[in-house]
Amino acid sequence: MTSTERRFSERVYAVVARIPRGCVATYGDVAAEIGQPRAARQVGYAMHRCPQSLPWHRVVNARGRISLPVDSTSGIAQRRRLGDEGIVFVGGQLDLARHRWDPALD
DNA sequence: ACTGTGACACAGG
DNA sequence: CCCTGTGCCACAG
Repeated sequence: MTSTERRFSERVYAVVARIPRGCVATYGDVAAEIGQPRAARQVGYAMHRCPQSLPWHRVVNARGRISLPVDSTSGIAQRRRLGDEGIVFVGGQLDLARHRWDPALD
């Protein structure tokens, strides 16, 4: 493994790239998937600089809400992208129990 | 080397 | 529901 691949952010991006269409993962899920269950906050930091090529919109917070200002350009884009994948928001939040990605299944 | 900064999470009040 | 405090830790300057 190269030093670049060891970088926390790179590992975050590698996990995000695996989230299937129509599914979501929480910041904590991503952190746990790279072996650092307490680095959820850091995943958020990494997402701030996430490559556009990745399905960044599939990462939401532990309450199934979008962690971006709802009226921000990216916030609106995230909700629209998720909607395009069949994920419905009720009361500003999605159903995590139904859409949460299970890493063990891929 | 040290410090400030968060797209977080969770427990309280 | 809302808000606050605390723990957390990679990253940038």
